[in-house]
Amino acid sequence: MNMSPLVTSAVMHFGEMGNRWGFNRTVGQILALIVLHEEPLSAQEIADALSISRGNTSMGLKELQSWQLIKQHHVPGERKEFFVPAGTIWVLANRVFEERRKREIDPTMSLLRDLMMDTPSGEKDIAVQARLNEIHDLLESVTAWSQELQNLGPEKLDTLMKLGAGVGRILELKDKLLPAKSN
Amino acid sequence: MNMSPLVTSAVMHFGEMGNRWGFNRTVGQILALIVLHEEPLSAQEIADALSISRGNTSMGLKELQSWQLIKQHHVPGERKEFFVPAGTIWVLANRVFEERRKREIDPTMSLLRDLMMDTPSGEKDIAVQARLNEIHDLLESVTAWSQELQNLGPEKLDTLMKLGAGVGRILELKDKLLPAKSN
DNA sequence: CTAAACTTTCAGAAATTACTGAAACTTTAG
DNA sequence: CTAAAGTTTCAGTAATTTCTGAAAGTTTAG
Repeated sequence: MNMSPLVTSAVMHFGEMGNRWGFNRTVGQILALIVLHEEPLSAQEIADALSISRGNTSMGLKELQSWQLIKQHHVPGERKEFFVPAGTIWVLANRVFEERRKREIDPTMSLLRDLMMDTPSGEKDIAVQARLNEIHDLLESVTAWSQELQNLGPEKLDTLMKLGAGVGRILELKDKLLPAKSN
Repeated sequence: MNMSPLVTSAVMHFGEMGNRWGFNRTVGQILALIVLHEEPLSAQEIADALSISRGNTSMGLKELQSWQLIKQHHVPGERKEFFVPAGTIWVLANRVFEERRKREIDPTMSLLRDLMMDTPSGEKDIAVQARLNEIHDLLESVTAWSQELQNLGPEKLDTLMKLGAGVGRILELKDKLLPAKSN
């Protein structure tokens, strides 16, 4: 399995970006390869194409499965396992978002809640707790919003996008049009 | 400058989360300390409070300034520099978002654009380019959206939030109410 | 200009994270 | 059951990232 120059460029880039996206180089490369290669790939083919050890490949595949970005694909006559993307690009992007939220936001929200319950040990701590509360609320808003967008799906997101700077306007409009609605 | 247990917990946590958020432990700790401590802090005070070397502190402060998360604050009679947050929590959150976009999305968008211009070296590359295009468009949507939200400001974001699952509905409503509007 | 107060830089050390490859494990065909 | 085909684990090594502290640099008071 030799990669075309096009695929090689993309795979290398996703590898370099890997750590910024929450996984390591190898994992990024494997993901790119599986997504761009339409045929299902075996672990051995992946290891060969990327010139990485079989063990590392196994680790990478395991991690990608834990992120639910790839899934196994059983080919009838074959003994070995093959791998394919777990869904459309949109689905994959959502999974990455969600997984990162779990790792980057949720633990902090949880801690902030705990700290806000603690008895402040002095004057200053009251101000500190107010700040912590502010951070908590902001994270909560952002989280809720990203989930909202995920539920919309790609087409509606696109429509909404085309509103451009009009979102604020729609918002005002809504206040006038639906004054009685509670949600 | 000794930190209360409350502040210590928060600072330690932000340190641990640091690498997930795009900077290292020390940088995370320094940021938390500056944000939670209402009085301006000197580099030496920060180094002492966190028990880190003066050099490391200097690096960290430099990086936080490059992210525009803190700014220098000159105290009249004093010779040394003090540091304070560069704005409200909302402003800081936006800066982090934007900086991460620059590091995590922009380079990929740029590469994808380039690869889509390349002459495909075979049948399969045409399909690959279609995929790359799909990824590009998705990233573009998400980027544009996050910028949109940043422009809204925290209060409107909150109002929008309260719509909850109603955003989709408003969208439909808008189609009926503003059919002639082009944007 | 000089000295004191303070900051930054950077080479090397320490800590962390990723990768290899051999051994252990699992599954299935016969 | 056994052997073959395949996968996973993990101890040790390699690569990368972060931190320290001493030396070099900068600024200002006098």
